[in-house]
Amino acid sequence: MATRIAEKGRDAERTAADILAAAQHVFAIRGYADAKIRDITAMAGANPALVSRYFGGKLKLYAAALDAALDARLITDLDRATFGETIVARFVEDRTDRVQPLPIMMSGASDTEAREVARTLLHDRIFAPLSDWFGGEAAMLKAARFMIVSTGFFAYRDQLPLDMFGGPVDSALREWLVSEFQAIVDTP
Amino acid sequence: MATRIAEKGRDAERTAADILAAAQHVFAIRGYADAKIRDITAMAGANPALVSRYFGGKLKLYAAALDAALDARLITDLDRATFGETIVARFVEDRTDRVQPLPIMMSGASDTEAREVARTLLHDRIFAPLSDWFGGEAAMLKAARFMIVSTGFFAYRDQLPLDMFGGPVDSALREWLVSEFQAIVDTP
DNA sequence: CAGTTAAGTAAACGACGGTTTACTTAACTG
DNA sequence: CAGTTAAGTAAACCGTCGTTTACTTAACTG
Repeated sequence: MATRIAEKGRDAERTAADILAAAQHVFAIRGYADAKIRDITAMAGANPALVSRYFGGKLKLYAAALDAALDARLITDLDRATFGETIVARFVEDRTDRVQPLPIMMSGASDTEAREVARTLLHDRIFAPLSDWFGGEAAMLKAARFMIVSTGFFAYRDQLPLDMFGGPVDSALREWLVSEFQAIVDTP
Repeated sequence: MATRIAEKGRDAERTAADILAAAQHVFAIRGYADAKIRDITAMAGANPALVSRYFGGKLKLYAAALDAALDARLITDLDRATFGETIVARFVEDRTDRVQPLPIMMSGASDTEAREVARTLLHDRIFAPLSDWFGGEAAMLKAARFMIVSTGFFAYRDQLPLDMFGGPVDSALREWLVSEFQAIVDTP
């Protein structure tokens, strides 16, 4: 959760990073509109005014949070033989503080301006590169399949939690997800 | 769109129905938080104050809109042999004014109170009955699979539109959806 | 240590939007 | 047609929340 460990001296860079990390969490589970600046900064142990100072406002903070979640790792280190397993491991067993980009994207749907930010980044940073990586005739369809399944999964894990998604993901569900993602790359 | 056809006399029932229909559309595509009472009533050709009078406020209007979208037709008329085709036909070729319940549900994720309303109705009116209908050992998993794919599809069709989802759904995507839903019932 | 600068804060501001209120008007009733 | 009631409206109200401002305080510099 990137909670402040010890009392820190005055460090703008560190404070901005704390705010960004808190923003990722709050945006991801509460939605853009319901994510209050005061909540985010409280979680980061910072002052609300600093959002405007360091990021230029809520919308820019959202864009920064999304951008940071979209690190370059998405496509690299992907192997076609173990695609499904790799993806699912990243989705459900990532024990780092990393916040998944897709829930943050969906969260932007609750605001007209944030939606445009999300749409653009979604296309440029996930859909297009993924489509390129799949390649071939059905590349776009494969990318769409990936997005549909991933987004549906996160929707019920993070946003509208259903009982069976809580805690450690049910093993049968996990198995299905693996085969589902693997089937995408295995499709001719 | 349930647009007012002709000038109507004063008819509270009709006005309430118009507001409800407009609410379904606006909630579905804009999200609960971004759906303004003034927008909804403008679309219905009604006065904003009537939402409080007829429905008891925005949250209650949301609950009513969701409830109305969840008609009883969900499970009835489903045949295991043609499950996939039937579902997809309902999702993408429904030319009635009917608004799909799932986008309205997802829309509730952008507000703390609306989320609870959505979660409860989602479970009681879709997940549980569907799980019952599937039956057997893996009933819950099957219901989860159905929800994941449906929700992902609507997310990109209605909320964060990607290029390939716009207009008439791409035929390859449609075909995949059919096989995906059919595979759920065909799984032992 | 005095002086300067950057970091951080508290409080106020202002817009937005759901709701309430006081009022107007259409429809019905006898 | 007079009188009553329900439907509808315009405007004001008020809480919330992002943002701005004026201020305080910590850290560094010579």
